[in-house]
Amino acid sequence: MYGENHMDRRQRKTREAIFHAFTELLSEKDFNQITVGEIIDCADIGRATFYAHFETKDFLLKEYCEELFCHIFDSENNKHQTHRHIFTCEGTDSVFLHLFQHLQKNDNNILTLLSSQNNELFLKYFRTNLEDLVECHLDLFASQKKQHLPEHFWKHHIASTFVETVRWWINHGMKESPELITEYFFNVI
Amino acid sequence: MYGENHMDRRQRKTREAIFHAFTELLSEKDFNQITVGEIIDCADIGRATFYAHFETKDFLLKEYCEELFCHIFDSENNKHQTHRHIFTCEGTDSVFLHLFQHLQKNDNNILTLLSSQNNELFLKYFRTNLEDLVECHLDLFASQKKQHLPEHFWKHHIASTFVETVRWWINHGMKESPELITEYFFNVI
DNA sequence: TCGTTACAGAACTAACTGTTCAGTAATATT
DNA sequence: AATATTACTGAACAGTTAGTTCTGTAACGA
Repeated sequence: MYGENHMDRRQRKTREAIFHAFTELLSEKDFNQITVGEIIDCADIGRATFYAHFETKDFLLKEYCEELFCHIFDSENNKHQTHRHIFTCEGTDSVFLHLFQHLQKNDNNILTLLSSQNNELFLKYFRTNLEDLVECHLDLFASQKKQHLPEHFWKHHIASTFVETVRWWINHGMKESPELITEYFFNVI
Repeated sequence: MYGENHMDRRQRKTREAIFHAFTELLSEKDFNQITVGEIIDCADIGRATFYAHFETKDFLLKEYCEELFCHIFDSENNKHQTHRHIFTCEGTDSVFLHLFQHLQKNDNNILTLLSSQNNELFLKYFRTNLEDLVECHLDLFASQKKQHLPEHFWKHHIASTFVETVRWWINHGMKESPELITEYFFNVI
C-alpha cells in the first residue's frame, strides 16, 4: 500500500514513533479515550508533526489496521518462498490452528485490540480479512455446509465464529491451548 | 430497574424527550458523533436539565440500553399472563423466530443500533441478554452440542451466531423472511 | 396555600481538536 | 562541500465540546 520504504528516514522514525505510542496507549485504554495530545507526548513529537502524518486520529487507526493486517494476511508475502507466510492461501487444514497459535503469541498486539472494549474499525478489518481467508479455504468447510445456505452467509458465519471464538478465548484468560481452541472452533462449525 | 413510574411528571417528560431525541439522532449518525448539544436541541431542554438526568452521554446510552432490553427480554413481564411477553423463557422452539419477526418490525429501533457502525455497549447488552435467553433454552440445542465443549463456550457461540445473523440480515437489506433467517440460523448451529 | 422540586437559560472553566507560522535541523542533489 | 529541499519544533491560535454553577421561574405534591 503506502511504501513507507521510500520515505525520508525522519518520516519513517516519526511514523514508527507514533505507531509505537499508539500501541502502548491502546493497551491501556480505549481508542475513544485516547487524545491526540497523549499520542504526541508519548511519541515525543511536535503537534504539527502528528498532523503532517495523519489527518485525524481516525485516520491513524485506519492506517494502523491496514499495516497490521497487511503483515498478517497479505498473500503478497508469498513471493519469497522461504519467508512464505503461514496464513496465506495454501490449503492446509491447519491454517486456523496456525492463526490461533500466532494470536497466542500476540506478535502484533492483536489481542489488545480484540479484547474487552476495542474496536469497531479494527474488528471490521479483522473480519474482512478473515472472510477473504475463508474464501480461499471454502473447500475445507464444503462438507459441513448445509443445503440452501447462501455462500455469503456461510462465509460471514465462519469468519464471525472465528472472531468470536478468539474473543471468548481472550476474555477467559487464554487458558486453552491453540489446539483445543481449534477443536472447539471446528466443533461448532 | 429504575422505577420511572413514581417520578415527577416533569421528570418523566424530560426523560422521554431525551430518549426520543437520542433515538432520532442514533438513526442519523454514530453515537460517538452525537454531541450533548445536539441532544439538548433536539429534545428542546436546558443544558443543566440534561446533566440533572444523566451524568454523561455514556450513562445515557447505558440507561437507554437497559430500558430497551428490559422491555424485550425481561421475564418480569410474565406476571400478567395476558400480556405475557413472547420472548420469555417458556420453551417453545420458535422463540428465535419470534425474535426475528420482532426485529423485522423494528419496534424498538433495535435495528438502528445493530446495523453498520454502532455500538459496542449496545452489542454487549444484546449479547448478554441473548445468553440469558439461550440459558433458558439450552435443551433446544442439546442435540447439536458436540462432545467436550464447555457449556459457556457453547452459549457464547449461540448468542454470537444470533447477533451476527441479524447483522448479516440487516446489512443485506433484510430481504429474507424471518422464517428463512431462522432456518439459516438453525442450519449453522 | 405553601414548601419542595424541576426546569430554563446564560455564563463560565477546562479540555481537546486541528491550523498556522517562523525558526531550525536533517536529508538529498549537484 | 555548497545548496536547495524537506521535515520537525514549539508555540500561539480559533473553534468546539463537556460539564458546572447560579438565579429566576414554573410545576408539582400535600
